[in-house]
Amino acid sequence: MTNIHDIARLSGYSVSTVSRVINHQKYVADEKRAKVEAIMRQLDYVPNRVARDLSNGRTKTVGVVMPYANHPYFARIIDGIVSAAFAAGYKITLLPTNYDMTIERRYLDQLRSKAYDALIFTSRSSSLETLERYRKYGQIVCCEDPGTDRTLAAAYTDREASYVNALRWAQAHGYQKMGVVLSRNNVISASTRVTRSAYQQVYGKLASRDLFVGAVTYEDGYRAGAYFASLNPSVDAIFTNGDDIGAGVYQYYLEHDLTPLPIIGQENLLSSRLCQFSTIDHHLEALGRAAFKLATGQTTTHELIKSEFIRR
Amino acid sequence: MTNIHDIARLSGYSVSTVSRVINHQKYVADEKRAKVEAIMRQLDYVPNRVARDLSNGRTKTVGVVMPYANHPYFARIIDGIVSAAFAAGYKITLLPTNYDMTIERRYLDQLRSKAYDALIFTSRSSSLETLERYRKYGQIVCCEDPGTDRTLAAAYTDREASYVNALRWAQAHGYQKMGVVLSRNNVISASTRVTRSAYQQVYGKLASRDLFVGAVTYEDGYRAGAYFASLNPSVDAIFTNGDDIGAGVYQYYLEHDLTPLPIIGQENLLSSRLCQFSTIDHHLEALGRAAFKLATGQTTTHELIKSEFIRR
DNA sequence: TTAGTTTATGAAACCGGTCCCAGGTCAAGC
DNA sequence: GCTTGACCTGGGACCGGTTTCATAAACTAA
Repeated sequence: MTNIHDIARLSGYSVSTVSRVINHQKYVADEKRAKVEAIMRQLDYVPNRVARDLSNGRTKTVGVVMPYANHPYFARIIDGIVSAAFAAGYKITLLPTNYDMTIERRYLDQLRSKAYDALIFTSRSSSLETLERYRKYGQIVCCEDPGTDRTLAAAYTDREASYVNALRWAQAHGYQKMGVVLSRNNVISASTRVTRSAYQQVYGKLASRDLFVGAVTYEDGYRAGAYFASLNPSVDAIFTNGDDIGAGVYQYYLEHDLTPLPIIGQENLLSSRLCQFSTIDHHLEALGRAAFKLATGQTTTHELIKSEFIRR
Repeated sequence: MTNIHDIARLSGYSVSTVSRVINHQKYVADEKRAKVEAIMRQLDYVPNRVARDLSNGRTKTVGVVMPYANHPYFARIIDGIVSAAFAAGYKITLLPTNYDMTIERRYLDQLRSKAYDALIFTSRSSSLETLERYRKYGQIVCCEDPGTDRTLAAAYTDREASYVNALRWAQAHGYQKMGVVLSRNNVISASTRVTRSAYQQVYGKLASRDLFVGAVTYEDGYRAGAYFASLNPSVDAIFTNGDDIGAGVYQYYLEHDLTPLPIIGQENLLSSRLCQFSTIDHHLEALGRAAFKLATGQTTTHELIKSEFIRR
């Protein structure tokens, strides 16, 4: 493989001069520039990316930490990140964790080893303290509100406000007993915390019988539907943590000849449109773009994305 | 930032010895190994990834070329690739093209610059000849059948057979006039070519009035539905290039109080389940995993993934 | 005419690792 | 006693670039 020294030798000029030509710097005589460029073309030469990254001390690569890639929630954020990265000439590396803290730690160590300039956590299992401890090795962005006493960069939606807004809307429409579906009943999960808090504000304390935990997929939603259908007295509407899950609830009622309850979903996916229920669109692409800008220091340390309640 | 030389100096041993400790090689005295490890821990040292990659001449990174990330077709393939890559200790970089050949070329040049060990084309705009020309700079995998005279590595599904199978099934069920929805009427698009060929085998020549071109999203499918509903005499079933598009067709008929036609979709997404139409599952995760294995030379040069017809 | 600036160039240090090779010790086998 | 091979160690070339610095010519302004 031909390298910069070959070009230098064959052109008769120094490595420095060749480097200047490569990087389009000034202070190179026109004739020399032309000759060097000719030889590079002739030898089919392309500068080695890794060597440049080593010398520059940065890779123009941002790692994106997520549990898995095939979930619409993460896919949409990733899409936003990727398009912003493309526009900025950055590369995006996907870092799946399957919610395993050990694996998250591995990626933090890769940040330490300069494999990435920054990390974006679209979800996390590690504590915010842990993330902050790695902050000195590169920018770290999380996709949730880290609270006021935290120093991490963050891009997040106005989840709590949007939940309260949607729940108040339901309440105003006469739905007094709201069931809730959550993914994980985990303190670290921002979504869980925020849902509980919003519910509290509108309906008061969330009774555990009105709560179904462990829903990530459509099938989980279907099981949630079975659960709520079995309740007596029943809830009269259901707040879910995702449209596909809401569609599962809906479908259970439909297939068992029950009148489907009003559902509030999230993410404005096709499923909520097909099943005709309301949803909260968190504008995840915008969230991803904002997160990327934070990662590369193009923005300040916090970015709030407005979400949108879509009534159906 | 502390480097291997600092560790060598502080431990009193040579860089070679430290390197051996880092890489868990033998031929290091136990006491020295222990001391070096202690010092590395004490100084919070992690070897620089980029320097290692440069020295090793490979990055353990595979680039995945795709038009965009937020489409279920690509998202599923990517998911398969990412999980296989994770298992093999490789990193995946996403390379969006928006179907732009110029941008594809840029990624091929990044392969040339050793930024990636291999490239996977989940879709392409460049010709196979172009890809083959870059083959000498690293492994290149495409996700379609390249034909017998091509040398490219490829992972693909038995598209044509599965299409023929699905169409025959429809024919046997009495549907004699099949409408078709395609994304792009482009010679380079394998899916277009194969759909036409399968149609030909079962129904004979595809009349242009029975074809709707330009469908990628649900909305496009909705427009396709409007088109087919306006036809007189009408088609009696519709073959679509994706479940979400099929759902659009279905929804158009539903919203206009027409009896929805039988639809054949693709990818076995939630939408085909919700709308209750048949679909061809191409097992895209498996396709992605196979593509990754080809990219890292764990498999031979071709891999055929069996698809599955799901009758509803 | 002289001092100061801009332009042009190459040598060499540097980024932070890997690894080949030469040199040395030590115990087993003949 | 001598050869052989396994074990251990460090020097230094190498991967392929960027960048600082010293040097010098050409040009500008006073």
